[in-house]
Parts: sequence; structure tokens; C-alpha cells
Amino acid sequence: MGVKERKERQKTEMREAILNAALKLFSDEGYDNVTMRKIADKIEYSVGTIYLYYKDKSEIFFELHNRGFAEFYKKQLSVQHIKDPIERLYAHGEAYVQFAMEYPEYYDVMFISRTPSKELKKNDHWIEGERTYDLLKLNIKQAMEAGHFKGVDLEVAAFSLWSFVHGMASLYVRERLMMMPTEFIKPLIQGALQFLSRAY
Amino acid sequence: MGVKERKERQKTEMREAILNAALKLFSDEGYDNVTMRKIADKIEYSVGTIYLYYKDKSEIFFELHNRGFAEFYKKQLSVQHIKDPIERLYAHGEAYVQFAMEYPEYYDVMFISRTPSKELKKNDHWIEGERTYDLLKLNIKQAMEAGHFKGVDLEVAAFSLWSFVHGMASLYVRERLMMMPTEFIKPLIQGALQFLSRAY
Amino acid sequence: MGVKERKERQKTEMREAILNAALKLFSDEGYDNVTMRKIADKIEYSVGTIYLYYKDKSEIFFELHNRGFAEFYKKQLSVQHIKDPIERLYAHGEAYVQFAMEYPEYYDVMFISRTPSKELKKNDHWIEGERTYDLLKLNIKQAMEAGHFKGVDLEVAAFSLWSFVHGMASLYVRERLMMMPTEFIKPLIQGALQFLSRAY
Amino acid sequence: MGVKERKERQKTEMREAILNAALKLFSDEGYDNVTMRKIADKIEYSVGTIYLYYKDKSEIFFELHNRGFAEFYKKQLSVQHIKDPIERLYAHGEAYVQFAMEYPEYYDVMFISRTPSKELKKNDHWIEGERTYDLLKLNIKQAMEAGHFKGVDLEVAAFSLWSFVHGMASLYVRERLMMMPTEFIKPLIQGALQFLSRAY
DNA sequence: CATGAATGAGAGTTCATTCAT
DNA sequence: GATGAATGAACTCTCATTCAT
Repeated sequence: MGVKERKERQKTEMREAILNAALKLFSDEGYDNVTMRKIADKIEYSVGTIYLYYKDKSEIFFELHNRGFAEFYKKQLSVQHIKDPIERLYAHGEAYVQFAMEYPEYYDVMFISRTPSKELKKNDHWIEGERTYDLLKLNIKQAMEAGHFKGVDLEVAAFSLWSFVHGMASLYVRERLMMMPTEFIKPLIQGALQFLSRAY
Repeated sequence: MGVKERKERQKTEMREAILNAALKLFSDEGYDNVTMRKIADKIEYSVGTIYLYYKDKSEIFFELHNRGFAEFYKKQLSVQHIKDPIERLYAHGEAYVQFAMEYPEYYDVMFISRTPSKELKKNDHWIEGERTYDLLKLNIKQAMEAGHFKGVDLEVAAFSLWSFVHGMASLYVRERLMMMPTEFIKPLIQGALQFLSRAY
Repeated sequence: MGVKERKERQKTEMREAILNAALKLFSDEGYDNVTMRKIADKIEYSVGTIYLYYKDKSEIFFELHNRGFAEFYKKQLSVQHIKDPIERLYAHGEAYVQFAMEYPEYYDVMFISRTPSKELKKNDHWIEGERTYDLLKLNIKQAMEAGHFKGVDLEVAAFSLWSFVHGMASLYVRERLMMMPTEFIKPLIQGALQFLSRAY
Repeated sequence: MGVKERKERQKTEMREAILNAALKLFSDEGYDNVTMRKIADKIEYSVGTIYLYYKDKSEIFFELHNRGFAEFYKKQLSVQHIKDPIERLYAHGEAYVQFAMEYPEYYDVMFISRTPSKELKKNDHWIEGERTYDLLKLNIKQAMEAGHFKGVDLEVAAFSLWSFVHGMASLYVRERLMMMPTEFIKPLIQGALQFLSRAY
């Protein structure tokens, strides 16, 4: 039994290692510029070995995709303890963008990249994303109950807030903020989040 | 004389055809997944022919990039006649998103796609984008002078507005709004633009 | 009649122009690196035009080959007026190497290059070369009659002299003397020719 | 252990096979006319396989180049035991030409072929050639000390001797001696070497 | 389990040559 | 006679994937 477990664990560790290497590379160089060889080099195994753990390149991509959403959801949940709904919304937005900046690779894969193969279209994994969107709506609803968002439709509000943070996140991830000094970006984002809250 | 003109026109048409084919493909499949052969197939010419009109693959990309920005700027300018600064800002945002929805391929190439080859990073062609960003700032400044955006930093305001519309545009272009019925999208965007204006 | 002649002359001039352009290019960049386009650019005509005057690229090559031999023979003849057989041999050798240095392109094509197409093997044009070899032998024979080359076989002498000058010429043409300062090469060659004459 | 060695050996054999195929081809058809596909066909492997053993085409060329010079130098050294400086010079020359006749492909690649890519001009690998030239000079100097080459400059003498043997070698390698019966060539060369020694 | 060797398909690009105008 | 447009075949090189060991 111990043997079986160890093997299981080793297998998991290997898959993990591959995933980490691939994630870093995907994010740095883009899906298409990542070769199986680069991944193999990074984990210091041979190319063939990767195929013992993953069927092909796109399987790695989708595993990452799912991981991303799981991690993302966890991050979102972490602000739910905040009592004040406005503060919570602010923290929620901040967490969103923080996630994108911390794991641009994941964010890219989740919200920007075109999916590599036709088969695994949205339906499959969007459910994951739905959860976090529901969370956002919940938080907005509670803010509404506390007297905010007067006269605003829930769907509109949710869409607005999402668009707003996604806008910042994706400009950052796809390097469209290059003309700004790096150290200005974070304050700018915080300022923007503050600014948005004036509309609540 | 007529001959020369006809040749001129044919040349232009060919360049146009290549550009159109490439634009569609770049946006559908991403720069790296577009091959010169695919473009050639699409226009039903041989591969070599493309090289009679464009130096290489990246030249096609950058031509599209520039075209996009030119068109884009024109669209932005079209709202400048509106007197009321708030109305103008609204129209500005609407024009922005409209452009993305009307020419998703251009929008993709301009604001989402990873650009080919590091060398030609922003410096070269971002200037084009800068113009439209300046326009946005101008409009905000005039709104400020009319008493809006109290206590808001200009840079923060501009970044906020850009992020907001880019968020909507890129969610649309990269098909992350699939879970919503198509006919809801436009009203949603209008609602969102209205919502944002509460913060002014 | 005048018209016919003019046309004839123009045709000749064109062929000449093509040949000159090609010769320069072949010598500078080597047969394979010369494209029809490069030749066309050089004469400021379109690529297609060349095909009105020459069947294909290799025809140009062979025309040059023949020209080379003709020119070469002429150059050799130019020393035949010298009375003293030893002086004449010296001048002969000097003329040989001079030709190679003056028209490295021709020399290359004539004595170094592998011929591009199988059909036109040696037999065809070697006759041209034979003539000049006969000239060399004649000069040696006359030197013998004047008391030189005691105990040396004519064939051996001819082969030696040819090898000697060809050695210098081909090292020069194929750039194997790069490690020597350019200005040293000519004196070196003259010294070498003097040196060889000690064996006469 | 045995496994590792076998693999090592197989790797070496493969590199060797590629080298042999390439050498033959380079010498027969010239660097530019040799394609990776031709090499691959010759060894009956796929094109890609070659790239597992050599970085690119020019690496194959330079490996051959170096091999040639190494072998060549060895051959030159083999006459150094001869005491009499004149005899030694004769043997030296003979060894030179013999090398060219025995390994015409190597000789071609080393002293006749146009080298690929300007960058790697002499500087890099000519050093190898320099060694053998120094050897020649040494032998001449010793002959001088023994009273030969009276009044002859060392550089001139070295250049003369090199040109002489290179002339014979390259006429042979590039098949410019076709008009002579094969069996005459060797005696002719020996006669020529004898003849040259009259100048010492 | 891990590997190194191998490959087929395909990438961007170039070029001699043809041909309608 | 001259051209510009077009092409097919070829080039070097890369890579995801397979498989015997």
C-alpha cells in the first residue's frame, strides 16, 4: 500500500512539475512558442517522458486552464469575510487584478487566449468561471441591499464591474501598458478601483 | 495611361485581398497559427505571389495594425463635434466598443494579439495608439472643466475609462460573453456605459 | 538594311550588357548566389527580358566561359613579340596571373569552377584552352633551343610552368591569400616568377 | 556500461556517416548545391535526423574543414624525419600533392571551395592552415642554412613552393587534367617536383 | 519509468522560369 | 521587344509525436 501511495505521489509530483514549467513558459512566450522540448528542458527530463504524463500538448494547456480557475476562485473567496459590502467589492476587484498580475499566465489562458483545440469548447470549463461570476453578483446584491447601486440593474452592474477589472487585467497581461513606468501601474489600478466605486 | 492605372488598381486590389485574408486568419487563429500558405489558399494564389506584395509575414501584420489604428482614430474623431462633454464621453466610449464589435479582427490585432518579433515593440507603432489616448484625455479634461470628475486625477480617469471599454471590447472579441444571449449584449454595454458615467 | 543593322547592334549590345553584369556578379558572389533578378537589376531591365537573349542561366555561364578563353588567348599572344625566350616566358607567366587578377571572374569560370550542367562537358570548349597550352609549349621549346631547360622533358616543363602560375592565380581568386597584406601580393608573385626562372 | 558505450559508438558512427556523405557531395557539387535532403537521402535517413547531430549545414562544412586540416598536417609531419633538407622538401611537396589526390574532396573543401558565410572567414580556422605553412617555411629555412636558395627571400620561396604544389593539386582535383592519360599524371608530377628543385 | 533516436509534416522564404499583355 | 505577375519546386530548419530499448 505504501508503495502504491508513493508511486501515486510521485506521479502527481511529476504532473505538477510539468504543469509549472509549462505555465511559466506559456505565459512568457505564448502557447505556440512553447515547445515540448522547452518544457522537458525546464524539468530536466526527456521530451518523451512528458508523454507518459500527458497525452499531448493541448492536454497540458487544458489542465492549466482548469487549475487557473480553481486557484482564481479560491482567491476570490478570500475576501468574502469582509463585512462592509463596499469594502468587500473593492477588495474583490483588487483580488481580481492581483490574480492577473501574479499569474499572468493563468489569466491569459483563462480569459484571453483562444483555446487551442475545437473539441473542448467553452461549455466544458466555463462552469468554473460561472461560479466566480455568481460570487460577484452576490456581493453586488448585498451592496444593493445596503443601499448602493440605486437604480442599477444587477446584470448591468456585474457586467460593468467585470469589464472594468478585466480591462485592466488584460491590458496588463498583454503588455499594452508598456508606455507607463512600471511603478505607476499599481497606484493607477488602485485609483481606478476607487474611481469606479463613486458609481456605486 | 489607362493601362498604368488599371495595373495600379490591380496591385492595390491584390494587396487588399491579401490583407483581408490575413486579417480574418490572424484574428481567428492567432498570428502564429496563420501560415503564408493559408493566406495564399484563401486568396487562391500561390505562396510566392504574396511575397510580390509583402516583404514577409510580419509586414502584413503591421500593415493591418496601422490600418486598424487609422480607422480607429477616424471613428473616435467622429464624436468630437458633440458639445456636452458628458454626452461626448458617452459617445466616445460607445464608438470605442462599436469599433471592436464591427471590426473584431482589427481590434484583436491592435489591442489583444501578441505582436510578432520583440524588436518592433510599441515604440514604432504605438504612437498611433497614443493619439487616441490623448483624445480621451482631452475629452476628460473638458469634462473636468465643466465641473465633473471632482477630485479625480486625470491619469486615473483616463486609465479607468480605457480599461472599462477595453474590458467590454476584449471580452466580446475573445468570445467570453458566449453565455449571454447575443441580443442582450448591446443593451448591456449601453447600460454599463451609463453606469460608469455615475462616477464622473 | 540600316534598320536591320541597328536591330542587330542593339541585340548585341544587350547581350553584352547582360554578360558584363553576370560576369561581375558571378565573380563577386559565385554562380549559385547570383539570381536572375540580380542580373536584371544590374542592367536595369526586367527579369523576363534576359530570357529574350539567353535561354537560361547556364547559357549565360557558358557564353562567359567562351569569352574568357578568347580574351585569355589574346592576352597570351600579346607577349609573343618579345625576342628573348626567357624574358618572353617571364612575361607569359606574368600575363597569365595578371589575367586572373584582372578578371578573377573569368579565371574562376575557366579554370576553377565546376561546370554547371553535365551536357557541356570538357570536350566542347577545352579546345580553346588547348591553344594557349600549345603556345606555352612553343615558348618553352624555343627557350630550349636557346640552351635552357637542359635535361628537362618538354611536357614536364610545360606542366610545371602551368601549375605554378595556376597555383598563384587560383589561390588569389579563391581568396586563400587573405592572410597576406594586399600590397604584398603582387611583389610576391613577381618574386616567385623570378624564382622559378632559376630552374630554366 | 556496455550500453552506454554502444550508444556512444553509434552516435559517432552516425556523425561519421553524415560527414562522409556530405564530403562527397560538397566536393562533387559544391557547397551551395548540396542540400540537407541530399545528405539525408545518401545516408538513408530523414532530414530532421541530421539536425540531431549537427546544428546546421555550415557546421558540417566546418567539421570537414577541420578534419581535413588535421589529417593534412599529420601527413606533412610524416616527412620531417628526413635529414637532407632538399630531399625533405621534395618529400614534403610529394606528400602535399598525394594528400590532394588521395582525398580530393578534403582538398577541395580546404583549399578550393568557397567557404560559406562571410563571418567565419579565415580568422577562425585558418590557424590550422597556418601551421602547415610554418612547417614549409621551416624546411626552406633549413635548406637555406645548408646553402640552398641563395639570394631568395624566404617569403618568396615559401609562396612559390606552395603555389607550385597547389597548382598541381587543384588542376587535378578540379579535373583540368582530363586531357592527359591518367597514368601520365603521377610521373608528370614527380618530374615537375624535380624540375622545381633546380631552382633551389 | 525514462530515454534518445527518428520522422513526417509543415513552417517561412527564395528563385528560375513562363506567359499574357 | 519588354514587362510584371505568377508559380512550382526547392531550400533550410523546427517540432509534436512515436517507439524500441
